[in-house]
Amino acid sequence: MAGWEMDQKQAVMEKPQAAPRPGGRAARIQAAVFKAVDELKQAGEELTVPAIAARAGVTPSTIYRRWGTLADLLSDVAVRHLRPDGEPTDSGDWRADLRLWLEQYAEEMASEPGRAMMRDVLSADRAANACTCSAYTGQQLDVIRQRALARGDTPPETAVLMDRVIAPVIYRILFTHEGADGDYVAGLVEGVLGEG
Amino acid sequence: MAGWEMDQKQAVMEKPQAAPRPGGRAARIQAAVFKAVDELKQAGEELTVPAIAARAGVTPSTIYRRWGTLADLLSDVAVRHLRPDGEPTDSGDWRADLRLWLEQYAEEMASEPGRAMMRDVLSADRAANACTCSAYTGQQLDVIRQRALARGDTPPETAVLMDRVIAPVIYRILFTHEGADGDYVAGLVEGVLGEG
DNA sequence: CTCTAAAAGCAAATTTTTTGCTTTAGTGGA
DNA sequence: TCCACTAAAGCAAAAAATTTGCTTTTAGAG
Repeated sequence: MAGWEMDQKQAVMEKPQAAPRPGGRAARIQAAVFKAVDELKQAGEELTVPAIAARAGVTPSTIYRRWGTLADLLSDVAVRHLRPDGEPTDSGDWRADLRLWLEQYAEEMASEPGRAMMRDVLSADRAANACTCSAYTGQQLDVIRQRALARGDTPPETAVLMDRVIAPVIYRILFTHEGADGDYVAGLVEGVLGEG
Repeated sequence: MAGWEMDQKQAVMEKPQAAPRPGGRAARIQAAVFKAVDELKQAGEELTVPAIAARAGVTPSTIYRRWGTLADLLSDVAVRHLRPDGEPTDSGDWRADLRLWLEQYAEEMASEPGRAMMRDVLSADRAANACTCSAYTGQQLDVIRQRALARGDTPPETAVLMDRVIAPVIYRILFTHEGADGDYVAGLVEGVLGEG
């Protein structure tokens, strides 16, 4: 069965928008713009380049020159939020950890903000951001998997988890009006854990 | 295991952009605009509302008033093309039919036009179009399934096919740089056909 | 400390989008 | 068939957005 190559070095660690001189002005402006986007979203304001620029204390042309389009900017903002903030919890029982992590993942992605972020990531011309997202996911699953392996256990391949759980969950969220509720996810998880 | 509700009457048959008075002016204009989009895409021209309007011999405000945004228009155009043009071939061997149909489906969706159409469908605010897409897919699978059932055979549930084949294929196409090649699809198909 | 290259600011030009009002086309009733 | 009536299209002006040429600032290298 075909699988996934995670290609961590390449896809995972690259910054959404390569920051040439980190720590300098470029980074400050990027941060200001990203923050502006978040704040405007939060406030429910219209998300336009001029509005974002004003909020960030920056000239619109700066944004246009750096990101090209609003879609690309929003895509970069989305991946930032999609980046996992820590490792999955380690209870000693990898099956429990896996179930828990997947439940939380599904819930987050199915939420309105989650859906919006996915749409933002996919709407950009640049495919790299979408790849980064799935790499993040694979990375997290790998952490749980490695723990299991370290204990001599045989968890399912990451590729299998992507195909059998992640993909169906995301597909449902993106393409149907039924969410990916707890029962659905649990069913998928049992499907893979049942075999090996 | 949780499944899919196809909900055919609701999701499948609804027009992408409800045409109030079919056959009238509204329909003609819609057709002209859709054709204009296709032609401009074909010609590799910039896809802007004014350009589309000009090509369609229509005023831009007509498009803005009817579709709101370019994304919504492109979304409608995309679903139109995603609508299946016929039933899956019937060779008498439903497994072969299924394999063939899935291969073709994967290939079409993985192609650059296919990817673009999916992005267009998903980029619109309106979630209905994405639902329509997956409903189309479920419908086609159901056709193959019904034939098998009619012969007293026991094909996998449509829901299972969606979860185990369609979802992984689409996820891969949308979120990774590896395509969904023939081997990958074949592997997925064997996965479901192997069990029942 | 100066020099350089990259990126930001600014402002004008261009293009796209919105909007108020007028005109036209299709529908239903006399 | 003719006459209203309604929904949608056309038109044009206004508003908003994006692009672009040029100037200024900034961080980093020598």
